Amino acid sequence: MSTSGRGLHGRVLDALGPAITAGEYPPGSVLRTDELAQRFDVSRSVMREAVRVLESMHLVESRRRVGVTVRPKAEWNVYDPQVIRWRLAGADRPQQLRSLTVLRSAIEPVAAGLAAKHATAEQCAELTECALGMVANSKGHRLEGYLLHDIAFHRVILNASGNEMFARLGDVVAEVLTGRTRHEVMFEDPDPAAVTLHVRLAEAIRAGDAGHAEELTREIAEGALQELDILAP
Amino acid sequence: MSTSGRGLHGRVLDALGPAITAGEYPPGSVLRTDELAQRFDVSRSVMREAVRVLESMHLVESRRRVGVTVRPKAEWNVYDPQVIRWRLAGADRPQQLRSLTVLRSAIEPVAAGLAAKHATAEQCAELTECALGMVANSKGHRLEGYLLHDIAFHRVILNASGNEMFARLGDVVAEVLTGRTRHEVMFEDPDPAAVTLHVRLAEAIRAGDAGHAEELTREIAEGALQELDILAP
DNA sequence: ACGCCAAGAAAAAGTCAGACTTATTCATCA
DNA sequence: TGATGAATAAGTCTGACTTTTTCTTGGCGT
Repeated sequence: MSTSGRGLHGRVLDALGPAITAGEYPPGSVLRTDELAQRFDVSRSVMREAVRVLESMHLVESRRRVGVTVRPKAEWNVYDPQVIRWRLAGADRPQQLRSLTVLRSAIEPVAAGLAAKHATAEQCAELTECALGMVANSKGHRLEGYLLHDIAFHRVILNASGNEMFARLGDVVAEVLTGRTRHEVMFEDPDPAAVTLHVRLAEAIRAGDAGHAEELTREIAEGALQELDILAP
Repeated sequence: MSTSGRGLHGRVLDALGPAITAGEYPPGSVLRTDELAQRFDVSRSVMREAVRVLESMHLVESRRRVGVTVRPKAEWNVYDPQVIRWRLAGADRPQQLRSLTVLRSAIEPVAAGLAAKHATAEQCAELTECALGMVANSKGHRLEGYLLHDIAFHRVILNASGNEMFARLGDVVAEVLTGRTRHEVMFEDPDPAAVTLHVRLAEAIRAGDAGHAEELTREIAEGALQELDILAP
């Protein structure tokens, strides 16, 4: 699933990226390309390419005669899927999960409202199918199947919104949902109320009722937020 | 203002990035590193670094024995500030402006609601100051001063929301507002109703009234969306 | 003795050129 | 049809050189 398994520079990134985002090198830390190249046992060319990528993510800044300095967290490109993945895998996973869920609570209701207006017949069918899949997997510890349909459900809505910025959040939502199921405490079956809301949401979108779709999505988001408060108050 | 004026690879990016995002090389196009290096008169090392950055933005994909292929627009990292800047400067500027405004309409109301709860006294003061600045520059074609205060106003709210993902949208909002003032038809003074809404919003946040702040921001966003519909229906 | 500015030295990134490796695709032939 | 091999373009490494920025040092005036 990791994008950057390819090539030597990818492996360096897979080591350096998580280390930086985890705060292993605090902001202001200075790294030197040559030293890093030695440490990771790669040539300077490869290391330079890796540094360039980190620089494009605003994780570091490279300056002559100084070295590669780690930038403060506030300047990172936190919407970069790679950065999100690194942070979700590291120390500030809780904070990342929280801020992403708040982001979802802002985006998804609006996206659902737009989807109600723009969704094609095919998308509506897919949506209903996903909702049914969620229902079918909602009992008896079938978390894996439930998760897959949940992800697909939200992805279809984001795509159907017709807004490219919303659509690109599909992967982020997938990461959040996966993380919640796999790493957090999630031994019990999903909340029946949430399942019902998804079914009704699919119906509202099919009916073209934007206001209702928006409201239902707000309730779903509210549930996700409360879930977070329960886990880490 | 452009981030990547630094270094040779930055200049290559400033040429290649806009070209790709503008659709000059349609998705599926194949470029070769060597050829590009010749065209831009740089060494392969430099060109490789540039390609790596484009790859990390998911604008292109580099494969052995094939070359550097342009990825479909749906896969681009459209939240990357650099990509946003390139697209705003290029051909699909209208679409980009539209989707960003819709994004704002989703994010900012929620951010304002959170800001009402979390804003510090200092942030409230700054907010009021910005609102006053907008009022002071709302008459007599003082667009430049109005714009600056408008940008600062929204940035303070996003920061005060306490959500890092929201905070990072400050630059995006700045780009949108700047773009609207400078490039679109904006000869007249700003809408008096919008100015009033900003003043009331600052007051609502200072009073800690989350619901009111959210509602007022929705009205502001609604105005921005209608403005777009008027310009390009 | 103290502070200040200019000239030079040092350090690390930036750039380049060339040789070599490796994976992938395509064409050929059994 | 399926295996073999040739072609190709990215990937990697090395070493030398350039450029920019920072630190040091020394000279000067007050």
